[in-house]
Amino acid sequence: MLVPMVRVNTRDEILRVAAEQFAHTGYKGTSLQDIAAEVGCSKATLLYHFASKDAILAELTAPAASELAELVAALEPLDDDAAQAAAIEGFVDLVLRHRREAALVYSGIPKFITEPAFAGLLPHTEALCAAFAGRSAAVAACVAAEVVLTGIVTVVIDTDRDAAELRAALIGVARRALLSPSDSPHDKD
Amino acid sequence: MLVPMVRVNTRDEILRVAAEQFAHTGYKGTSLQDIAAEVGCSKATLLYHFASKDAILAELTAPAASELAELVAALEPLDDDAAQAAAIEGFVDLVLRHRREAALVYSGIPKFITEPAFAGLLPHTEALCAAFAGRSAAVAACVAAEVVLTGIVTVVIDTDRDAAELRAALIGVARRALLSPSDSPHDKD
DNA sequence: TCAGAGACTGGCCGATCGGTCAGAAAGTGG
DNA sequence: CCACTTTCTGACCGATCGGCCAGTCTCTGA
Repeated sequence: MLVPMVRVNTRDEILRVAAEQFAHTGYKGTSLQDIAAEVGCSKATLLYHFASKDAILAELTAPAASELAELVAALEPLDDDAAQAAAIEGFVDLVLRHRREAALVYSGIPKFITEPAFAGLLPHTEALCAAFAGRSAAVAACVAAEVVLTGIVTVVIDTDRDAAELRAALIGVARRALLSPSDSPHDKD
Repeated sequence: MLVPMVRVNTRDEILRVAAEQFAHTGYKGTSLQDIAAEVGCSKATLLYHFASKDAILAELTAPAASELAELVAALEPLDDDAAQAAAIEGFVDLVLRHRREAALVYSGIPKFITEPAFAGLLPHTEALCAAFAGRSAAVAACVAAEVVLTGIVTVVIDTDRDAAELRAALIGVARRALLSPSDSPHDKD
């Protein structure tokens, strides 16, 4: 046989394990030692394949980041309503494709998103948030957009629900949440 | 003067600074050194006032945790609709009272909530989530509840919006998001 | 056969982590 | 004045962190 059978590709395996560990224990909470142990190699091997721990994170989040950039670009020419609808479906699908990586970016730590690995990502999330808000600057619309955006990302990470079912539920809640506040239900009190 | 003027209460100051740092950089991302430097005392002083770093976290989150327990208890006797309404308002107010601490609990790391400092907190968040979902076990309802719960907590942490305005916006988006999926808007595609 | 390349590792580095401890400094009551 | 408590600190601890490096494998092509 031409390919070693015990491990097809150490580099990919490192990425896979790192994605799991980062998502579960956090970036700072995961050590290279932890990843190496799970992969079944030495810590030095990690740093042979990757320049640094940060480099692992960067490569891990790169695909999701570029897909986000594409989504935002595709949204731009659309009118407000169409952009909102496309943003909801596009983002839900994107997040479901990259559950762990997406959750990593929004790990609840404001500082985190400003790290070098995520440089240039912030404008895209802001554009997406604006699309969610129907490009309104109203506080209610912006807050709703932020709740939906962060809520979706946080939820998908450790749920074991079926993807199709999850997708439908996420799109549903996003549509409802992002309805114009004037269409809001029983606005008593 | 009877009280030293440069610092009223070192212990309280430590808690205040720790709350800021934890919320901004994360629990694991904040060292005792960092906190001590900001407070203006030595690291040993932190550990004179608190048994450990975990103890700081525990004391920091204790008030919010007990208030959550009270809220959940108050919800229990209510019928489904009333419980949902009360849960929304009660939780939004609770989170606004404890912005940084609440965000700390939901720091995006699944592992985190299982830490000793938060022992016994999980059942309460689950009960609250159930109330959000109108005590329905349907996937759509549960997912919506989770999105709202985590979204709210994540949003409040680093926004500088006015509390009253934020409160109205959060309650609004929560009500909309938690509408029964059957009342959902334009369910095309 | 052997030189070279790629994959990998043990051992080590300085830095920093949370935490301990003996003791200094500053008040307080007798 | 002294004994005592409270508050605080510098020095230090073992462990672990991310990262580095010399060297060891295995495979491959000339």
